Amino acid sequence: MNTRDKIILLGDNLIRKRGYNAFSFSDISKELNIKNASIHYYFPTKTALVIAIIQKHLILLEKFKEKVSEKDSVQKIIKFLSVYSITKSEGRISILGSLSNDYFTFTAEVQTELKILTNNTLNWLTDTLKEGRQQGFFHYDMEDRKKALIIITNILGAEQLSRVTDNYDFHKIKEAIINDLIK
Amino acid sequence: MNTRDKIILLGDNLIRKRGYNAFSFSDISKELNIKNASIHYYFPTKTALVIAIIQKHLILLEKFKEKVSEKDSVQKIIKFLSVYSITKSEGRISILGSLSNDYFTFTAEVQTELKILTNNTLNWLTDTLKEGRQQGFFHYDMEDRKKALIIITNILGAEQLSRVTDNYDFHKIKEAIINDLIK
DNA sequence: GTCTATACCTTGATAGAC
DNA sequence: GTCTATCAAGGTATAGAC
Repeated sequence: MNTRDKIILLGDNLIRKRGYNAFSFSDISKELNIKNASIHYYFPTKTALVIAIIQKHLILLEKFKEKVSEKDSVQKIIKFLSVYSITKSEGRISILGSLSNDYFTFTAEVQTELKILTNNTLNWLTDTLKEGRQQGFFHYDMEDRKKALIIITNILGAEQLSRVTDNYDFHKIKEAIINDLIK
Repeated sequence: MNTRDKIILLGDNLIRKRGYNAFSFSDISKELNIKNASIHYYFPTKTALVIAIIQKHLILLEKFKEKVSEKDSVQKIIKFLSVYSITKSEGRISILGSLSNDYFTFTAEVQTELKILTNNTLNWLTDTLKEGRQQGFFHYDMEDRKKALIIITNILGAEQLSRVTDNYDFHKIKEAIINDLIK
C-alpha cells in the first residue's frame, strides 16, 4: 500500500475511534514513521484528508452494492448490517456516525460530501427494503424510506451506545432489526 | 444564575452542539465576558467541567422521573421522547449521544460517570416499558431491556443523522417508535 | 472572584534543502 | 517524496496581584 493510502486508512481509523477533532497529523506521522510535513505533501489541509476519506467510503459503498447485487433482499440486508458490525470492531464506529457527530465543525465542502455519502447509503437501503417488501420477504407498514431511516439510525445509535454499555448490546439490536423485518 | 451554573450551561450546549473536543474554555469566557482564568477558578480542568455537566444531567434525570411518576406509562414515554426532541433544537443532540461519541478520549473517571448516567436512563426506560407492557399498554415480544436499548439507540442515531439529512426525519422516527409500542 | 501575565504544549501549516 | 526548520495560533493550565 502506498503512503497516501496508508494515511487515508489511519485517518479513517482514528476518526472512527476517537473522532475528527481528537486526532492530529502527528498521530498519523508517528505511526508511519514519517514527518508531519510529509502528510501535508499528500493532503495540504486536514479538510482535504477528511474529504479523501469520505470519498473512499463512497467508492466502498459502490463496490458493496455491486457485490451484493445478485443476492436476494434478505441476504443484502444481512450483508449490509454485517459491514457495520465489522466496522465497529475495537470500538470503531461507522464513518457516517462519527462524522455526523462533528457535522457543525466542518467546512461546507465536507458537509456536502457527507450528505452525499449519507444519501447514497439511505437510497440503497430504501430501494432494497422496497424490493424485499414487494417480493414478500419483508413486512412493515410505513414508507420504505421511513423504515430505512429507522434501521440506519438504530445502527448508528447502537454503535455509539455500545461503547458505553456493552458490545453485546450491538448484536442484540442487529438481531432485533432482522427479526422485525421478516416477522 | 451564578457564574458557575452559567459555565456549566454553556459547556453543556457547546458539547451537545459541537462535541467535547471541539470547544475550548475561550468559547465560554468570551460568551460570559470573563477571562479563561476565571473558569479555572470554578473548574480546574476541562475534565472537572465535563464531570459537573454529567452530574447536572443525573440530577435532571432524577427530577424528570419524579415529575412523571404519577403519569401512566404511555405518557411517561411520550414525555421521555419529548425531552430528546427539545434537546435536539438548534442541532444540539443529547448529552448521552454526544459524550458516547468521544468516549475513548475521556479519562476513566469521566467514562465512569457517563456509564452511570447511561445506566440510570436505561434502567428507568426498561422499568417503564415493563410497567406499560404488564398493564397492557405496550405490545412487544422481547426482553424489556432489549426494547429499551432499541428505543434509546434509535433516538441517539436519529439525533445524529438528522443533522445531516433533515430535521423532520427526527419527528418521523419518534412517531414510529410510539406507534410500534402501542400498535 | 476576577484579573493580568505568562508558561508550556500541540496544532495545522509552510518554505526550502536534499 | 521526504526531510529540517520554523511559524502563528490556539489550547490547557498556573501564579500571584487586586
